[in-house]
Amino acid sequence: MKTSEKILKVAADEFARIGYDGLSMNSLVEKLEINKATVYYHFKDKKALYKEVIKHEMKKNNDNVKTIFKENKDPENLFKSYINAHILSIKKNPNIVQIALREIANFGADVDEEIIPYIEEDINFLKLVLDDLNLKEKYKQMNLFSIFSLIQGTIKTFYAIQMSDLPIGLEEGLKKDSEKSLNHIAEFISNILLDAIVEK
Amino acid sequence: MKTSEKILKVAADEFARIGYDGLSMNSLVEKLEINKATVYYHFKDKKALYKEVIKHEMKKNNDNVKTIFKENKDPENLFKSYINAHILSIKKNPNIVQIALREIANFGADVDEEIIPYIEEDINFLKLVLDDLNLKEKYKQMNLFSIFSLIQGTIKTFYAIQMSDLPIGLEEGLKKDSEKSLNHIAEFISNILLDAIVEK
DNA sequence: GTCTATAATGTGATAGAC
DNA sequence: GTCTATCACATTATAGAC
Repeated sequence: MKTSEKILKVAADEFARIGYDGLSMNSLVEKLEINKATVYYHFKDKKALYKEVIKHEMKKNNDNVKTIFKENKDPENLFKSYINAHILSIKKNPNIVQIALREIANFGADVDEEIIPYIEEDINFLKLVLDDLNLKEKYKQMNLFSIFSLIQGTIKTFYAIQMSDLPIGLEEGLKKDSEKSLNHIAEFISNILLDAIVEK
Repeated sequence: MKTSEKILKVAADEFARIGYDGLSMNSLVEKLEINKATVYYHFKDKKALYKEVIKHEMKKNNDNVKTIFKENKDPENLFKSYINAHILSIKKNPNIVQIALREIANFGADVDEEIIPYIEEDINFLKLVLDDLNLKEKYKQMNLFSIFSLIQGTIKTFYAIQMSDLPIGLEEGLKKDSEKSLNHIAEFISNILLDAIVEK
C-alpha cells in the first residue's frame, strides 16, 4: 500500500472519529508512525487532506450503492434494495456516517463541488426507484429531496445514537450492535415509506 | 444581562457555527469584547462551558416543545402539533440543529447525563401521541426510538442542507429560506407518518 | 468581577540533509 | 520520498493587580 493511501486511510478514520478541528497533524502522524513532513509532501495542507478524505469517502459510498443496487426486481423490492444498498455501504465503511453528519452540521463548508455529482446520482437513483412504484396521487409530485433527507437523516441519526454510550434506544437489544441496528432501521424505513406512499 | 449569560449566548452561537474544536477561547472573547480571564472566572474550562451550552440549548428546546405542545386536540392534529412543536423550537433557536448534529456525529461524547431526561421526556411525549392514534396492527409494537430518529434526523438533515450553499434541494424555492423549509418538512413528515401507520 | 501579563504547550507548516 | 530540526504563532489556562 502506497504511503499516500495509508495517510488517506488513517486520516479518514481519525477525521471520522474526532472531526477536522479535533485532529492534529501531530497525532495523525503519530498514529501513522511516519514523519509529519512526509504528509506535507503528499498533501498540500491539512484542509487539502481533509477534502481529499471527504471526496474519497463519498466516492466509496457512491460506488458501493451503485454496485449493490443494479439487479432487476419488482418495484417494491427495488425500493428495498435501494435502502439496503445504503445500509450495506455503511456496514462496509461506517466512517461515512460521522463524516457526513459533521459536514451537514457544518452546512457543507468543506464539501467540494466535485462531490456534488455523487449526491445527485444518488437522488437520481431514488427518482428512478420511485417512478416505478404505483404512487398515491398526493405523492406523485413529491419533493425528492425531502424523501432523500428522510432516508439519509433517519439512518445516520439512528445508527450514530445506537453506537453511542447514551442510554437511549435500548429497547430491542440493538444498542451498540451495528449490524442489527442497521438491519432494523432499513426495514423500518422501507415499511414506513412503502406503506405511506404506495397505492394499495 | 449578566456576564455569564452573555458568555453562554455568544458561546452557543459560535459553538453551533463552528463546533467545539473550531472555536478558540481567544476568538470567543474577541466576539464578546471581554477579557479571557473573565470567562475562566465564570466557567471552569472550555469543556465545562461547552457542556453548559449543550445543556442550556437542550433545555430551551425541551421548554419550547413543552410550551407549544399542550392543547387538547384530536389524535391526528395532536401528532401534527408534536411535529410542529419541534419545528417552532428550531425557528426560535436554530443553534440546536447544528449542535445536535455534531453531538450525534460525535457519538454523544460530550453529552452530560443531566440532559438525558430532556430526550426521554420528548420520547415519552411521542409515545403518548402515538398511543392516541388508531395504529395499524403492524405498528402497534413499533420501536419508539426508530420513529424518534426519523423525525429528528429528517428535520435536522433537511433543514441544514437547505440552509447550506450546496446546490442540492433547489427544486421548490425553499433553499436558504428557513421558515419555508421548516414548514415544508413538517408537513412532509406528518403526511408520511400518518399515512403509513394510521388505520384508515 | 474584570483586567494585564505571561506561562507552558501545541499547532500547522517548511527548509534542507539524506 | 522520508527524515530532523525548527519556525512563527495560537492555544488553554492562570497568577496577581485593581
